[in-house]
Amino acid sequence: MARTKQFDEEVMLNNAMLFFWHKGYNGTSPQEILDELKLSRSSLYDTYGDKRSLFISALKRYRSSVTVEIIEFLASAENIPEALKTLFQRTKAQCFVGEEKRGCFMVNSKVELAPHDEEVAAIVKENREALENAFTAAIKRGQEKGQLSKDNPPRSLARFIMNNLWGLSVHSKSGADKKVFDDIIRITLSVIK
Amino acid sequence: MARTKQFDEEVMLNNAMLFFWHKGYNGTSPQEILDELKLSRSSLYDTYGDKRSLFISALKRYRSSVTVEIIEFLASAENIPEALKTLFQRTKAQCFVGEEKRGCFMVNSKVELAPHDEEVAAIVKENREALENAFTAAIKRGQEKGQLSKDNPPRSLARFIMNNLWGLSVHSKSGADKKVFDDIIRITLSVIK
DNA sequence: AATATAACGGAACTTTTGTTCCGCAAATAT
DNA sequence: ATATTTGCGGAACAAAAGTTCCGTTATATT
Repeated sequence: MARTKQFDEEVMLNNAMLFFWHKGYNGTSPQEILDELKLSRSSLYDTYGDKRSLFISALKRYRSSVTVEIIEFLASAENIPEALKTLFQRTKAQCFVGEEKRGCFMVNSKVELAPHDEEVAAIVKENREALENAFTAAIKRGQEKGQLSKDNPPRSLARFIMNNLWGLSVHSKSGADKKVFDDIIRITLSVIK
Repeated sequence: MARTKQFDEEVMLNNAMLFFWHKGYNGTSPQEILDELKLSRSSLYDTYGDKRSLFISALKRYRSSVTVEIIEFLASAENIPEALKTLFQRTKAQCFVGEEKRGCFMVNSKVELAPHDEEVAAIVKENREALENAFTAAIKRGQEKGQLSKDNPPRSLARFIMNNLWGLSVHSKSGADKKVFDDIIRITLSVIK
């Protein structure tokens, strides 16, 4: 009955996310998105609504892919210290793509927008809580298995871990080299052991 | 010979800094600055140059006031664990002004701009290095005085401390309550003791 | 093959952004 | 008091941002 889209909606949303990740919300113009995605203006507006809607969709997509992946990884981990180490190494790697200091899309977005956009603030908050719960559960299991020290409550440790993961995102924007990351990761992990 | 300015250049720069802190660089228009500072367009452009120059001046001002204050505080501290605790408490307090999730101006700025603006990247990098050196020196003194554990090299600990301070800035944008801050601060400080 | 429906290309338009410019006003130094 | 210089108010403007609209094109269904 009707013409089909000449692009994959999910792929394009992912590309838009990468671009917002790269340049931020206010730093990105519709024209740049069109050029980057090689999409026509009307296709973009018909499919995703206005710029802000597109951004919100991108942020939700991050939540349902990257965040979900971390949560599932933690939920299925047997060796918790090992799993945490892996997450820190991955974060370190993903903070940089080539020479670009990209940090984390969720961190970038909340720093730029959370104080002024209630919807962003809500997504960001839910994301934080979901991650905190996932870390808490994993750390609790690790403590019960005797893999982690019981010096601190699981939830406190979860918050501490997340604080350091997010700190790395900021460090990646600060011109810090990889050795800085290694120092931080080593000391952070030594706390929970 | 000539008319005098009807405003205090430093006070206005400080107000501009607070506004950029509040709304970010790309989120702030010249018009908003004029309204906020109650300044005429020509006064603003004559005094500070264009918007970007004003922003750079604001960032440098932060460097030479807030950062310098921290460095001097660390340099003159006798009781290092106490001094670090004070810095964390201050950071916690300054992350919020009323209900606003303001974070840290340097952190906000680097997350938004460092990857795309070389001058910002340079300021941010120098700021990081200066702070790292100040923390390193203070921690070294603390270790020599027997106030701090020698389990880790001073510079590694300095990086770890800064990572947690910056992490708090991100946490303030995430809808975390004060209890989250307290957990993080308690565990972070327990590492160095 | 015809038809209905949605996608696409791009013109067009409104607002906002970021800046410059000009004429008048005010204060200082003589 | 006057001349000189700088500051100020605001008009004006070019460019970009953000969005809408419309005519054409393609395709899935009948």
